[in-house]
This record gives sequence, structure tokens and C-alpha cells, in this order.
Amino acid sequence: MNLPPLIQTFVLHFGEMGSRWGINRTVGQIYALLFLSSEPLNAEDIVERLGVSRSNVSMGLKELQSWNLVRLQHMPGDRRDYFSTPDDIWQIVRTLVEERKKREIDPTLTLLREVLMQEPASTEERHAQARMREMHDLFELLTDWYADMQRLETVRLVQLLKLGTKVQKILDIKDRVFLTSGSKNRRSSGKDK
Amino acid sequence: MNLPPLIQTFVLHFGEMGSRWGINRTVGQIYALLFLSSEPLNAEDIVERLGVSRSNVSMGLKELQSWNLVRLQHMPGDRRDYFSTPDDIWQIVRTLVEERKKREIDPTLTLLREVLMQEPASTEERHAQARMREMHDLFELLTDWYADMQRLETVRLVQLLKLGTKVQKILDIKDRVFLTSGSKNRRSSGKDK
DNA sequence: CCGATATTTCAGTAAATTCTGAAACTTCAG
DNA sequence: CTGAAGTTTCAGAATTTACTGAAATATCGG
Repeated sequence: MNLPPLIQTFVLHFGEMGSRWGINRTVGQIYALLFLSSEPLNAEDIVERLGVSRSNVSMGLKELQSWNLVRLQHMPGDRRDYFSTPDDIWQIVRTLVEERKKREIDPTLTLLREVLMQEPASTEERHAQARMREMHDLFELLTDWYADMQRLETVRLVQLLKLGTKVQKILDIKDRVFLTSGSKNRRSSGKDK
Repeated sequence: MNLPPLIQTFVLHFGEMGSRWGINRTVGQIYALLFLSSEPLNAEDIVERLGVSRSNVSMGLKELQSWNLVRLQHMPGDRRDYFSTPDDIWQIVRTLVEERKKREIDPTLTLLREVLMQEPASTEERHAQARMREMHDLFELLTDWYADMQRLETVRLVQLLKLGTKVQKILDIKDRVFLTSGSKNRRSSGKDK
């Protein structure tokens, strides 16, 4: 591996982290390298820097493309493929979450819906179905919320995240403003440190 | 594998899903089984139902315990260990997120902070550091937000998630309410990097 | 169409992970 | 203290996943 120390540290770390996710070490390293690079890299560049085989890089890049995590581009007068990551890191997060949802959450939701349609044949199955419904409802709540968030512009999304639970206080204020006529619809006042 | 069809479908699915996360098939299956079960199971129960070796179950349970994802309990007059998952599915989510943060995000944040302390030795390293700072700031924003959410009671958390982006509208209303006197105390817009 | 360059595929191997059975250890009742 | 029941550990086997080099395929300028 042929990298400046600072970059190497990061690349190795992401290689290991990749293993914890479904992604393999090389794919993690390639992405880390592209993420840090100021200009797009071609496959041969990556081979040199990471010291892995050309075919391994080819497969890794294919995998990253299937995740929509890299941009493919060309340099004038050069027919090699050059790869880079989006400049906007939030775009990366959005894509990552979207793809994981597509591969993990959506199939699970489909399966849960199917299983919930069936008639339970025993007490045991009845209880299991109740449990699955809890999971289904939770997943649905989360994906609906996620769809909402994904729709926001980044600036607003960041605003909202920065607010954190302060949003609760604002909701209380809103309640007070709109409930001037003594409605019973009050939100209880919580303490948030 | 000796399970009612409905339960088996779910258990198999979670086994495969487990592989996509860092977790192995058996561990995924064990958890799925415990999650659906109406009463706690001992290791031998799990062996029978999943048809895997006793030692495999033992290791799987150890792994789940290290994630704080199972409750260990005892039945009167029986010295075998019985395992179950929390009744409250939100508790499971909280634990899962907490543990993943501990294993994946926190070490990465530590590494990023260390690397950001160093003096870049080249233009390439300088650019890489800038990139790492973007990532650091993003992770920090997300973990701060997460800490806030983790602090909320479940009922309130669900309220908030259900609101989704409607919260935005309320924020706008709040702005209007508080800016009647042309104050400059507006919600800050954009990144403050 | 040719040859030069670039990329992908793929079969075989290497490496890593998972799983098992046997042995070691622990706990507890008598 | 003994032995039965329960649990964990661990070395090796089985399986899965990752990686490589060589061959096949694709692309393009001339």
C-alpha cells in the first residue's frame, strides 16, 4: 500500500469498518480512497495505491456503482474510466441510507406483510404474528419518517437535526399559542435538560 | 429446522438479513426465534427448533448477550438459563442503535479527531484532512441529534417521528409568532463551519 | 478491419468465518 | 465430596467469501 500516512490510516480504518457492514475490505478501502481524493482516480491509480489486483479493483468499483456511490467520468483525450465520490457528503449519506433501505428494509416489510396475511394455525403462531405486526408497524413508521426527511433540502434537514429535542419546546409553544381557548388537547410539558 | 411455517419464514429471513449486517446466520435466527416466542427459551429449545449444534447456540447467545439484546432469566426449580427479548420493541431498537454507535461510530470519531490533529505534509494530505473534517462534523451532528432522541420517552419520540416534516410548518409558524417585532434572533440558516 | 489499450469475467486458490463434537469447566443437590 | 446437569471452550472440519491471474471481451483511433 502506497499512501501518505494520514490517508493510509483512514483507508485502513474504513477497510475494517466495511467488514462490519455487508461490504468487503477492498470495497471499503476503495471508497475511502476516492472520498479523500481531490481528483477522480482510474482503476490503475487505485491498484497502485492500495496494492491489490486489477480484477479486485474492477469488481470493487462495480459493486460501488451498483450502490450508486461513485460517479463515473472521463478525462478529455483519455479513454480510461475515472471515478469519484460526490462532493457533497450529505448526498453520500442520502444515497447510502436509500440503498440500505432498498436492500434491507423493503424486502423485510414485504415479507412481514405477506406473513401477516396468513391465518395463524396455533396459539404460538398467533403470538408470533402479533410480534411481527409490532415490527411491521415500527418499520413503517420509520420509513414514512425517513421518506419525509429525504424530501427536505439539506439545509433544512441540518437545521432540524441541530434543533434536536428543542423541537419539543417549540411544539409546546405552538400548543399554547393555538390552545388559547382552554382545549384539553394539551401536550404534557417534559423536561429536556 | 422444526418450526411452524409462519415462524420458519421469518426466522430464515432474519438469518439471511443477519449476514448483511455484521451478524452471522445462526445469531440472526436465534434472535428471530426469541423475538417471536411468547415465553423464554433455553439453549436446548433453540437447538431443537433450529437444528444447529449446542455449541453454536451457546456462542450465538454469548454474542447476543454482548450486544445486550437478550434478557437472561431463570425459571423456579430449573437451573437452565432462559433467554428472551425485551417485550418493548422500541427498547430493542434503542439498544441496537446504541451498540452499533458504540462499535462503529465512536471509534471512527476517535480516529477522525486524531487524524485531524496532525499537520498535513502535502497538498494531498491537506485536502484529505478537509474531507475528513466534513465527515467528522457530520458524524458529530448525527450523534448529538441521536443523543437527544435517545433521551426522549418512547411516546414522545413516536409523536415526533409521526410529525415528520410537518414540524417544519410549525417552525415557520413559530418564526412568524416571534418575529412580530422584527427581531434579529432568527433561527440561524446554513452551516456554521 | 487492425492493433493498441482498457475493462470484465471467471475458474481456481487463498483466506476468513462459521460450525461442530469432544473435552473441560461450573454449579448445585444430596 | 460426588456425580449429574448445564454450559463454555476450542481445535479442526466445513463452508463461505474474497482475491488473483489469465483469458475473454469491449472500445476506439487510424
